[in-house]
Amino acid sequence: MADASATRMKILNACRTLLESDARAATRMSDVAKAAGVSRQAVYLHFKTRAELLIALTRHIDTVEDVDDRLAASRAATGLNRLDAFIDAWGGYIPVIYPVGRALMAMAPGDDAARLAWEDRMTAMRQGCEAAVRALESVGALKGALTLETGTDMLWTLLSVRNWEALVETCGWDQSRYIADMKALSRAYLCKTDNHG
Amino acid sequence: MADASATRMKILNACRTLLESDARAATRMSDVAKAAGVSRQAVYLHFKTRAELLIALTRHIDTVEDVDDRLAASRAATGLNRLDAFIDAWGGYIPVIYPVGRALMAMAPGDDAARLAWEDRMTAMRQGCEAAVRALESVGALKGALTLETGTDMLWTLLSVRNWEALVETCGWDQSRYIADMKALSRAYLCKTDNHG
DNA sequence: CGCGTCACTTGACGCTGTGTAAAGTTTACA
DNA sequence: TGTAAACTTTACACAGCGTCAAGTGACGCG
Repeated sequence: MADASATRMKILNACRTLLESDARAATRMSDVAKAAGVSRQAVYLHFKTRAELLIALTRHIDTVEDVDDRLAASRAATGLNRLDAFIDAWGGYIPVIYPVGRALMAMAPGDDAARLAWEDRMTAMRQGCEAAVRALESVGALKGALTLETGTDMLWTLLSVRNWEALVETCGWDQSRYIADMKALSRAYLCKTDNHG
Repeated sequence: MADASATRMKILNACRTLLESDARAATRMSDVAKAAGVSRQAVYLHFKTRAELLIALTRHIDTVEDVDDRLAASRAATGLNRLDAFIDAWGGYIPVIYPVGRALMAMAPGDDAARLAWEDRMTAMRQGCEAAVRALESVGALKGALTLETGTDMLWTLLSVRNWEALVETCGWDQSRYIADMKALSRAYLCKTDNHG
């Protein structure tokens, strides 16, 4: 899989830096090339399309930032704790992938590759939601009116990147506030009221 | 303000129809022209830019669909009822503006006019959220840990078009289920627990 | 009746950004 | 010395937005 040639890394890092700094700028292929100190064609030599570059960047970030380690803790937890652990893990990871995610989401409506890649990630995230809801169910903490599926649908929606964006980026919430309130909100929706913390 | 010439109306209606049918298509200016049975230039004669066309379309829909009437009921309600009434009104309006909203949101990252227009609408919607939270506060039903602002932030986030999109479009929820669960969710987050039911 | 005006059409063009193609340069290595 | 891989340079095709200028047709008005 994806090799680690020096140029490739320069491009990925430059792209990441651009996406993280110029939050509201476009980040064109030529910008990436310039920032990486490389010709525009060199970028196309390593990544066939802009979508492919962004997708490769998400994977690169996953590796560098150890997504797997972050999610390991949540997989170990059970019952009510699993929900909190998952929100800590995923909610804490959102700010890390947000800059690329934003770019990917922006091009998703017009680019199938970008859309599919982002959908894949969101589907993977949904697994975590489902596991958390299942953990509630298994200790009898899931609200009677909810099925595994509807509970997962809502948790998945609540923990979307767009909601993080709305609260943290737009409304200016602290990350810690976001995490705490998402835990409370999810629990209020998913759990039987007699199981409140 | 916006006149009502026959051609202008043909264009607006054609644009609306396209956005509502070809959910996943691009809807270019030339498509709109073709659908309206008019030359591409005629479209530019009435709307300087694509963003302006979409913005005019939102206003046109507002008029045709009587947003004001829809929101009147919610403004009359007080206390806990105001929250439900607002969710009924706004939540019921989302499916109506969604097709245009989607197009506007898609172009927002790269087009200031589109972004500002959409932000304006969302700010207006926020007023409704704030009024609902204030109504709770005024009858002492607002959870102790919440301020008017943070409560509004969260309600505004929960009722975002993107959340409706996630639940109804992506997960396939019934509109009525969406409304019911949003009421429950908002209440669970905003209201003191002894005020349930 | 003829004239002008307004709404619209026609066809061409410029711009930006993506992606492609082809030929040239550098470096490394045999 | 030769050659292969990585990169550069220049040029081009294409989509979609937006602009421009000249042309057409219908309508009202003197």
